[in-house]
Amino acid sequence: MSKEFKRTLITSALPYANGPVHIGHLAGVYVPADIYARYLRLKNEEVLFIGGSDEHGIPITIKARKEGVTPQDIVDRYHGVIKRSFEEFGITFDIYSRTTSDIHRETASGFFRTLYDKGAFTEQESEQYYDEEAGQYLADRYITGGCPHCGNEKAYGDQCEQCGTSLSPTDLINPKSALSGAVPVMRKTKHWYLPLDKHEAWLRQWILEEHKEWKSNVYGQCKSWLDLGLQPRAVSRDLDWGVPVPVEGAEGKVLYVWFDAPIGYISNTKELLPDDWERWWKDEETKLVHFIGKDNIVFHCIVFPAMLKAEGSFILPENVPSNEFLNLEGDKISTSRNWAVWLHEYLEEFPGKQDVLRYVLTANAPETKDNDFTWKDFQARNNNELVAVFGNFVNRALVLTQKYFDNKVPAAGVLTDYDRDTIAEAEKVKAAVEQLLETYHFREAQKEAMNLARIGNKYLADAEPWKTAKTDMERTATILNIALQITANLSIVFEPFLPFSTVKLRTFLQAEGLLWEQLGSFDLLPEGHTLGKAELLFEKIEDEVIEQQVQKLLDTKKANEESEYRAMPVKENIQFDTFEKLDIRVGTVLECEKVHKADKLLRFLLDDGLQQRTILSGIAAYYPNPQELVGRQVCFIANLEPRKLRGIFSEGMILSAENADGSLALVQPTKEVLPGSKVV
RNA sequence: CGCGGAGUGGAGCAGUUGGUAGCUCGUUGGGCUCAUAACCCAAAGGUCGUAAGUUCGAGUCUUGCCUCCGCAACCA
Repeated sequence: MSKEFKRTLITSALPYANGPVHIGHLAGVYVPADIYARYLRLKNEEVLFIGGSDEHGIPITIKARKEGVTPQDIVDRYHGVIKRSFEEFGITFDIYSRTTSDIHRETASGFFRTLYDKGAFTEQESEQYYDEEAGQYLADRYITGGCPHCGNEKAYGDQCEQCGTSLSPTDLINPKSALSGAVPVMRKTKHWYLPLDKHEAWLRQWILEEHKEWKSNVYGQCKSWLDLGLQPRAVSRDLDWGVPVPVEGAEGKVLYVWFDAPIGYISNTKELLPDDWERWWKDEETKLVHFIGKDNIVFHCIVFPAMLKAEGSFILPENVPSNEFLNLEGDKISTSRNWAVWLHEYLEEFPGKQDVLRYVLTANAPETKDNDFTWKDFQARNNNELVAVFGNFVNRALVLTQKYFDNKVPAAGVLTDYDRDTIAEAEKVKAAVEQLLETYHFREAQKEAMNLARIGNKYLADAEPWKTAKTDMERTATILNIALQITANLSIVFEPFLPFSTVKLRTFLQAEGLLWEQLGSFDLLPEGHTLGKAELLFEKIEDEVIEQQVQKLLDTKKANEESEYRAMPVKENIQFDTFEKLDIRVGTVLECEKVHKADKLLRFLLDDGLQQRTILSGIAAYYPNPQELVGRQVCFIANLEPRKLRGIFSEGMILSAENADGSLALVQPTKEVLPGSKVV
């Protein structure tokens, strides 16, 4: 556990190149990984930080098909956007490459071949749907058909998006190929499997016994998998987009992306250091750390290590710090729903404010559970913490120095006990931040760094140099010397977290080349040293800016929903007498309440002109105060066979209109009519 | 009863091996005026989701239940 390492290899999950990067990716993976990398570099340790785009896999082919372009077009576009935005945001990858590079294809292919030759795979034949018109096997997502549960006609082979149940393609009623519309046929196909079950014993020992220090979410997830028993996993797929399986008789088959992608870490290292990469991957003195999000835990803790072990010459990760997810304004971040703050847009709309986002994402990082990003919190943390505590302290120290000492660092004279106490407090920060960073507690580490600015503010408030300046310039000089040394310390301790601001701060101080080891020193700025021109380190963010962002979010969401919305195609014509069979009526709501223990259901009691009837309707989410519906009139189907839901008989169906976002609105007559009136 | 994570003052979070519940923001009162109405001090505010158990003692261990999130189904 407390092995001595000579160098650290940091990898961060490869973002999938079917969309730009958003704040969830940043908070979960890239910001903490970058903090860690910067910290180690600042300590002059040997470190490599690897990133890259994951560019293979079915979702990319689906997106390409949808847009009528090639998969290569898609990945070129997003790889470019992602790479640029990372650079501008200050994520300091030593290399940011991609899994469509030649070197990756060779590496992944070679890796597969090595395992194949060692007999590390098993082969299995299985039956899969095949589209004879398109001439290819169909991924689950490419098959549509009827959902056996809710009757939705457009369920996918992996999931019905209407009722949410998970499906297997063979569950679908009347399956159709999404490519050609043809009826797919079952055809045999052969695939290679990584027999994880054979690796279970050593994985169990390695994780459960030797890595008890892993975060609880990571450890727990792994334990769960191991306890359930590992299954062989297919490492190939029938697809034309990816790294071809390098084996005879494997035409039309590519490496499954989960096999392909982590090898990207290796190939990108190779690309960067063609002659020296093995030192980073095959030497026991290298500390390998994977930064990932929680959805990737099993791949990085179980599957990839199994691959590395099977290959034989690679080291295993020392830790896999994984974060939970970040939500946005109370809702899950979603690329397809456009519910996200996109990095490339943030950079445009908040120029020069990279550090604000870095700070907020770290302060609110989902380290132990899912957290929520809100623009209001973003503003508050900027204004109350970065501006008021950090920026303000720096400004106070610099302005006072300008005012009393002509912008030159004054000499420290005799120290009082209080001075010594303050210095001692400040010195403690280094060890505290180090301890936290080395155990991947980035949120706490940043808070501890901020504590140094708080120490500074308190020191100024207590020492009151503006008062001593009236009577005792020597004392004033000492106070400001200490205050300035604290600002110099701040420029070190915040460098991993706020790289842009610390550069700025050092130009204010005219101090370059400070190292982590100097943190805690009080002779960073020599006496008589002339300071640079002081500006504001952080600026307040006004309410309007925040409101704009919130509005933008709401607008894009709405626009997205509306553009996505297509009125359903009209169903087949029916005869008038078929319509006549339906008995639609108007009823007046007598009672309306939520059904106990059912999220979606409301129980209505209607006056239907003849008697009272109970109808259940799944619209609870859209009518949070069901009481308000009492007295309103609704339309309902009166002669629908009663059906028991949640133990209650529902005698009919209340009519609602479904909006683009899936929300439901009750249909009611525009004028009040007598209960029981027919709808014709 | 598929599995994992989480549920701590108004909000967001810490709480390492069980020993009087902390931090940031917000609120209220006071102080200061060098500073981006920023800073400093103080106070109020929590039966640590719930029920039971182990223990001299539990937020921390055990069990049941409730709620939220995720995984299995490649969105970090």
